[in-house]
Amino acid sequence: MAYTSEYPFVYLTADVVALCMRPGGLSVLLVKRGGAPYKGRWAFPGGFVDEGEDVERAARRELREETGISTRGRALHQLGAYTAPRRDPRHRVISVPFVAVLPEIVAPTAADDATHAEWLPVEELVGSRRLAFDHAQILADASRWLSEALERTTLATAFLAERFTITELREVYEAVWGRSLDAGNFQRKVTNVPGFLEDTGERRIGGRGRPATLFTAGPTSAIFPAMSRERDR
Amino acid sequence: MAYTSEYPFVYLTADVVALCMRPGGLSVLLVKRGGAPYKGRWAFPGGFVDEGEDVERAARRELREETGISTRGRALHQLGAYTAPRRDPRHRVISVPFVAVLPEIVAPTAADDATHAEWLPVEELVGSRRLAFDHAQILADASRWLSEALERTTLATAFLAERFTITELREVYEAVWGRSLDAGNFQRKVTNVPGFLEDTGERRIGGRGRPATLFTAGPTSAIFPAMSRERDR
DNA sequence: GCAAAAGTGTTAGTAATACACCCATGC
DNA sequence: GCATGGGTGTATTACTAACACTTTTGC
Repeated sequence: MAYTSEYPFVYLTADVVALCMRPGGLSVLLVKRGGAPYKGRWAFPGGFVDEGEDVERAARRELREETGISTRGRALHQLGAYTAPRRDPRHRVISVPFVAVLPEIVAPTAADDATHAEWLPVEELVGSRRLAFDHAQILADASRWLSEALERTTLATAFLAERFTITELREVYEAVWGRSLDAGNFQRKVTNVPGFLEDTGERRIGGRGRPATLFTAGPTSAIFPAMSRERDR
Repeated sequence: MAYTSEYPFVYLTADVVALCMRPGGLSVLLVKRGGAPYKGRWAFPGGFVDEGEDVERAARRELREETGISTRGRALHQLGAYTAPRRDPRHRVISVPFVAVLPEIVAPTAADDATHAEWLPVEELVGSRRLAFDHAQILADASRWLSEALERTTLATAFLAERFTITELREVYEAVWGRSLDAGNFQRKVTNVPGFLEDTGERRIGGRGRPATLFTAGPTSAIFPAMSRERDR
C-alpha cells in the first residue's frame, strides 16, 4: 500500500517511559535497538501509530508487543510531543511519549524482533550517551515531571503492590527525590491527607522490628497541602 | 510537488493560544475561519509546519502572518500534542499548541486570507460551541496550565507593561483565578519573593488615592513558597 | 535484655489569613 | 476635610522541621 500527499507530512510514533522501583533505584524499561539508526543503543519501547489508531492505545500496544508488559487499568501520562526536525535522521518523525508508573512485578519477556528489553536505573542513564534519538531528554523530562507529580498527587502508590507500608511509600519518595525524609514527619503527613491511604487493619509480618500497618491506596488523587520537597530552589 | 510514503503519515500543525488581559477579563486571540471545515467558527491562529521547520518557529510565523502580532523575545510554552484521529475531518492532523502571554498593546491587523482576528474573553468561550476542531479543549487545558503556572512562576508579569503596579499584578491573578485576593497580603507576599519585583523608585501619577510604586519584573522565574490559590481542592 | 523498625509527642519556626489601621494623593 | 486607593501592623491559625521518645516485634 502506498500513500501520496501534496504537502509535507510527518510520521507519528508513540513511546512509553515505563518506570518502576528496583533495588538499584528508580528504573526505566528500555529495549536495545537491533537496527539502524542508533543500532545497539537503548530506546523506549514504542513505534509507529497505525492509521486511525489512538496514540495512547498505540503506546500500550507497542509496550505489550515489545516487552510483554500490560498497562491495563493503569493511567498513562502524556509528556508532550518531541518534534525536532532531525531527531530521527531518516524522516521527520514526531514522538508522543507516555509515562507509565508500574509496581515491581513483571520481568519483560523476549521482544518480538530479536531485540531485548531490560530495566535500567535512571540515575546511570541521565548523563550517559547510551540512549538513542532524543530519549535522554525525554527521560530527563519524565523524571522532572514525576518529581513534581509526587508533590501534589498520590501517584507514588502506583509504584507499590496493592498493599504496602508507609515506609515503602516513603522509600518511593526518597528514591525519586534523591533525598532522605524524616520517617516520623512523613508518617504524620501522609496519614493526615484524607483519602490518600486506607488502613487494612493488617500488619506486615516477618520483618525486623515492630510490624508495620498495611495500607491500600485511597480514592484521593490530589494532595493538599502538597508534600514539600525542599525549602529553597 | 508531491510526496509519497509506504506508511501512514500525519500532517503537523502549530497553533498559538495567545492570551492577554483586556477590560472583559482574560482574553484569547482567535481568527474566524473563512473556509471548510468549521467555516464561520473561531480558531487559534496556526497552520501547517513547513518541511524542516521547527514547530515553535512555525507557531510564531503563523501568528505573525495571520494577525500581525510578533512574539519576539517572549517565551512560548508547548501545551502538549492533540492527536485524536478524527479531530480534523479531512486528514489526520496533529496540533502542537503553544501558549503565549502578551501585554495588552497590539490590536490584530487584518489577516492575510480574508479572515479576521479578534480578542475574545475566555470566560465566554469555555462552555460555548463557537470554537472549531478541539480548540475548546485546548483552551481549557491552556487555562488550567496558566492557573498553575501563576502559582509557582512569575509569568503573571508577562501580561503587564514593562512598568506596573502591584495592584495591576494582583488584578492579573484575580482574573486568571476568578477570585479576589486580599490586597495587603498579596503585597507582602510578592514583595518578599527575592527577585520577583524590582522597585523603580517611581510612582504612578494621576490616579485617585495614594500613588502606587512602579515595579519591573525581576530576574527570578520561580516563586517559592508558591502563591496559594485555595485552601482545599 | 537488646537491636531494629514503627509510630507519637513536643517544640520552634515559618507562612498564610483576616482585618485593623495608617499614608499620600485628588478634589 | 473627605474619599480613594496604597501600603503596614498584628494576632491567629496551619503547617513543616527537628528530634526525643515510646511501642512492638525478632533474636
